[in-house]
Amino acid sequence: MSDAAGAAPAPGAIARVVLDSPLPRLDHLFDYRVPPALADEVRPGVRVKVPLRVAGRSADGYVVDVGDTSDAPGRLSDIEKVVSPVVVLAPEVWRLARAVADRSAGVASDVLRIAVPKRQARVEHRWLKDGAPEATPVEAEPSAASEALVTGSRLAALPTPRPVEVAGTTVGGWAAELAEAAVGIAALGRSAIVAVPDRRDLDQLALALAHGPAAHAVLRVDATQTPAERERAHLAAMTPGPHVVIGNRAAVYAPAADLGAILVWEEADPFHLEPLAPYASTRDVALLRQEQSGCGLLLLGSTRSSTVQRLVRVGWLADRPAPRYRPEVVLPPDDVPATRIPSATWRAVRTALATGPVLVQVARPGDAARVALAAGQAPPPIDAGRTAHELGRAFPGVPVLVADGEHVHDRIEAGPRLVVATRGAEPIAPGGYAAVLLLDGRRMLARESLWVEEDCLRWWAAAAALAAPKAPVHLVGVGGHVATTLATWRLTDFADRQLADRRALRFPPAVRLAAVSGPLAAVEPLVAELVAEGAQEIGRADEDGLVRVTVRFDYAAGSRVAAVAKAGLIRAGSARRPKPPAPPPPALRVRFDPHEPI
DNA sequence: AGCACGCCGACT
DNA sequence: GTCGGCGTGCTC
Repeated sequence: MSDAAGAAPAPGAIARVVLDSPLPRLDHLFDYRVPPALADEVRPGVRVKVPLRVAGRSADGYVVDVGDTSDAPGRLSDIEKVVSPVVVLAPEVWRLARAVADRSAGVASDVLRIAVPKRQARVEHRWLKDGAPEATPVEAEPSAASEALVTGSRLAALPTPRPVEVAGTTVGGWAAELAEAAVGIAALGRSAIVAVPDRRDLDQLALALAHGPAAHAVLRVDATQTPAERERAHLAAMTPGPHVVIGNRAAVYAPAADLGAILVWEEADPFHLEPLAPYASTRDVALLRQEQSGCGLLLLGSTRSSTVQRLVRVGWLADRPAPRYRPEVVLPPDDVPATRIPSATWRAVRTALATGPVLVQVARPGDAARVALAAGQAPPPIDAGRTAHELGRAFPGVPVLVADGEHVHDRIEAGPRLVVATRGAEPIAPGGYAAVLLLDGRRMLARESLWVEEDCLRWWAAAAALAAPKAPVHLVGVGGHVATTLATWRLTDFADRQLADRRALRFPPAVRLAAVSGPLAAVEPLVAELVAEGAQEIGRADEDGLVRVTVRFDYAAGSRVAAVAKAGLIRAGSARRPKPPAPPPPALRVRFDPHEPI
């Protein structure tokens, strides 16, 4: 059936389709005719197969809109088939993917690959047969915080930095707070998304929700699930809620029905950085989604990052007053060399070990093993770090538990022991640790990174939050303003100071960065165009023909800079290609907001 | 990815 | 004139 010029097409006869292709030049909507036989199943959100005539093949895609007319030049092809009538791409998620891609000169289908799980035919068949599960209301008294969130408040907040008891087990204060907020949002009939950095944090949050009134409403989405479980949760999220969707960074894209608020724990944690193009962090996606949907947003963190503080200072986020409670931090005395453990710290560890576990935070996995070895748990090491070695030797007979990437411990039993953990792997102790020893601060601060000071403060603060009330937290070998901040717990003052420094230097988060890399002949003209939009070149690296130029620009110029970069990438996509025997030239690439400059 | 088209040099 | 190589641009 052909639609001759002038003939009125049947209503809903044209479908707009986003193609599943990483090519920037295919990153727009394509119009296709809907054959009458497929008219019942073609709806926004379904997966389809469509012809791409030039290549003489078909492409996968999603219908994002259905209409009566097309502005496309030439005549339209027919949709080849509907892969499945199950709606998997919610309109809200499509809009979000588009915005996330646009912010960083990326391709929307790259975002969709993160946001929509792979199809599981068996799951979808079962879904069609069984229908959506029954929605059950959540019976609870919503807190004032939840009430504010569902009306669209945007908040930056610090949690109570100590472990709390929830249903007979111990979780971080942050997990209890996020669980309470999510329960309240669900009790108001709205869905909540809670995104946390890693699997351990997710388990803690799940535990905090498991015995509460929203336990039946929890949908977990994370990488440890099978593809079938992931798709089931994805489909369930779209049914009438309320749902509490919990997960890692991809959860921020969940198609949660009637979304009331997005809650993000520890937005500055590197696990929130997406390693796939266009590399959007949980925080940036959450900010875009909040803006599009008007839902609430809560960014809860052990510390205040300069990035979030900037949003507070420009008035985008409200700053919720910090809880009065703070850990008992002991700084090293000035007269003790930084390489030695002060005698007061020795005494504190000895005293604490009489009553409960002591957490020792170290920088690297090897250091944890060294403490254990020195404590006589195994033959002595050859190159034991000095302080670590000393520590282990000082408490012979005390059980030592190592917690690092290889030895994963979510929580430990009560009772005296030394728990030596690399930063980020610290187990929860029931009731909290009797003392916390932050051993490797100097080495952590020596790392070269734009974010070292913020990272160290966050790692220390997170470990300090595992201490029991009144338990001492000893920072070894570090002075200066980061140490002082830990002791005074003036976390927002620290963030203000960081931000002021970055404003003076014109570095992130005061400005945004983009890195353009590829052959000089492609990079040079694009950089010139970005500069014309107000960007400024701040660094250039050149390794045999491949250059990488870093530019900075103001947030206000962001959308223009990204649009120009995208146009450049489209042009470069059709640049000269040598015949197969010749090696392909390095492609032109633009990466927005690289975590580290240059 | 792979195909069409058009610009330009070389030949009848 | 016109054949054809190859670089460019397009794919609803």
